[in-house]
Amino acid sequence: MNLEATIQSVVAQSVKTLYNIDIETSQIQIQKTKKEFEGDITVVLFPFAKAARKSPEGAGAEIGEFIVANNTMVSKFNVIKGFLNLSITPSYWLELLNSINADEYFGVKLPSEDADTMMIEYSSPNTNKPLHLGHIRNNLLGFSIAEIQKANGWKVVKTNIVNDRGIHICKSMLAWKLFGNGETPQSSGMKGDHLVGKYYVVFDKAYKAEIKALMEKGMTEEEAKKNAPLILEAQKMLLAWENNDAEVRQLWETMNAWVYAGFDETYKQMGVDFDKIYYESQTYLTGKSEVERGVAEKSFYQRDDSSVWADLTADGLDEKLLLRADGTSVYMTQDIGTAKLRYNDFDIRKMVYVVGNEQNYHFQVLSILLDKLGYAWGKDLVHFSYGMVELPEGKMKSREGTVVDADDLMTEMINTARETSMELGKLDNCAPEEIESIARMVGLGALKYFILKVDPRKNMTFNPKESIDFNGNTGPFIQYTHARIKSVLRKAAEQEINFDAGLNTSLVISEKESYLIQLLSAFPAVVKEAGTEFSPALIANYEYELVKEFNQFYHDFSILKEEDEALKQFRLVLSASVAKVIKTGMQLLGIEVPERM
RNA sequence: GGUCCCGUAGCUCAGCUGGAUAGAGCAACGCCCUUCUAAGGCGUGGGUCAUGGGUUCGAAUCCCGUCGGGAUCACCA
Repeated sequence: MNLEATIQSVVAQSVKTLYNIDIETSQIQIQKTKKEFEGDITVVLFPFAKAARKSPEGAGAEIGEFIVANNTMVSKFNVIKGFLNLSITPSYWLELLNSINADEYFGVKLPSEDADTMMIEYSSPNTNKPLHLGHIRNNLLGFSIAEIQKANGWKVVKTNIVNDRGIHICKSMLAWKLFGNGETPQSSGMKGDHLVGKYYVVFDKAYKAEIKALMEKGMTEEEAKKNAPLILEAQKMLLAWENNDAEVRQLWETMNAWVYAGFDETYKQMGVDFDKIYYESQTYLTGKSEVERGVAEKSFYQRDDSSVWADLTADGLDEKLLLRADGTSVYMTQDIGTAKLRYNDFDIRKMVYVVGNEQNYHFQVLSILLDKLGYAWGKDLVHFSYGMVELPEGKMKSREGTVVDADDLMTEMINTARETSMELGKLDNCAPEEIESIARMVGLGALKYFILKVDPRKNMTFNPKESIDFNGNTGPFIQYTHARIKSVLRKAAEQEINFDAGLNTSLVISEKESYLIQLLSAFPAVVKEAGTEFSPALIANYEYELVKEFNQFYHDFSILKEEDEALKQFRLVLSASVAKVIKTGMQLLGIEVPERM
């Protein structure tokens, strides 16, 4: 039982004995005592002072006295306004620290065979262009959520649905065919995804020029968009693809292979991975047949032009297209097929889609459609919706060239980390490989932490300059603290100080120290809450608070020069425990922590 | 127009299952490297928590209205 629950039940019993009132233990409000008051933990008295027909101060004094007299873990108390501040005995804190120190997997549940399976879909790229800043937020959130759910005892399957077919790919293919002169990643030296992306832009430019020309001839913009030769050609290509045209399929496979090689590099650099990848080219047919089943069962209906629709007006939504008049499938059709395959492949208890908030409506509809098709799990799907990433100048717009490329950004972060280390002379005695590895951990740590510390629901502003700042509430600050603790522990080992035996619980410790232990002991609860809330930000902000607190402590004490052996041991154990929690927490965010930096 | 999300310091963000004087970082200014890593610590200034009501002993937090910003309501994915 953790400290909070223990105090709750102690207070409930006191109130029962003193006033003969029954209170739900969960109704007793407990909080950490604010720094400006004496004590460790605070009970809010208002709720039951009234029931006891006492003033909050009077009830607080009586309860405080009773607890101190009857419970050995509380040494003293004070009452200020309606708050009862309790001081916990050092021996309790020391026992707590001993147990944290002894638990190698503190805060994390180990996987068990009979755990339920949660599938988490994230990334979900289109194969017509490279990954950008928006994908980075997606990938980092998806990976971190997977780690957090594992730590909460779920069996997690990370999955990616690659959008490898559709009109967007055909645009790149067509442009390459018309203007590419046989260019390949090998011949151009470009990363495959960047090369294909280049032709997507080429298409867009040429298409725009055609639209402009047609409008000058008197067409409306809408007509021009529909009748430009390039778009007609691309649509023809999509149809040819669906009809298994050998040449189109061949080109499609070649260009997608380039893109996958490029994506693999990006994912590897980012440190994310997947257990199972689905391709829409392999799932859309299932989607089609599911939609046809829906028509047969009268869940959906077919119009005169033979397009298929779902009528969702009963659910307060509009009508939704599921198959075009030419029989080709749309985004929604594919997601239906993918969902079916996934549930066939895995025993999924919970399905989570990490997809941007611009698709809130899509997932609302998907949930209803799956339900209409008779899938019990349709209603329960979770759309983990996150906000857009904006730049200080505004939104990213590919047309205006303000898209931040994922590969470029990661390289820049790593370079900056390396330069900063060099300037500070931090890594003067390190081998080149070690410098590289640390620069990578720190640069990517800065990027990941910068993005994950923000509440996912909110749109966030990404300032490239600020993200590279390594001061303040940043990943490197946390990594740095870890590295310094490790340095102290290395030196302790050199001096052959053994501090693993467990602590003498009669030590006297300061309030700052007991506060640190209290923070540490809160870690499992934070992990649990991050799991139910799907919130990496919760972990990130906890880590910062812990590290900030520890840094003040670190500044005040010279651990290895402490003469009192017992105190030295205690501070080493405390430091080691902080380092362990830092590391575990950062792992849940997908951030590596270096041993030195 | 309908639906959903957001609005906290000059900037970027915490805090939101209601609790004590609303917190960090950046930016500005002033201190601290003969002291285990200064990517650090300490200090000063900076706020009508968009706004108006309501509920409550108590509201940044819950409810309603208003204003401002964003998303979506596609035979794009």
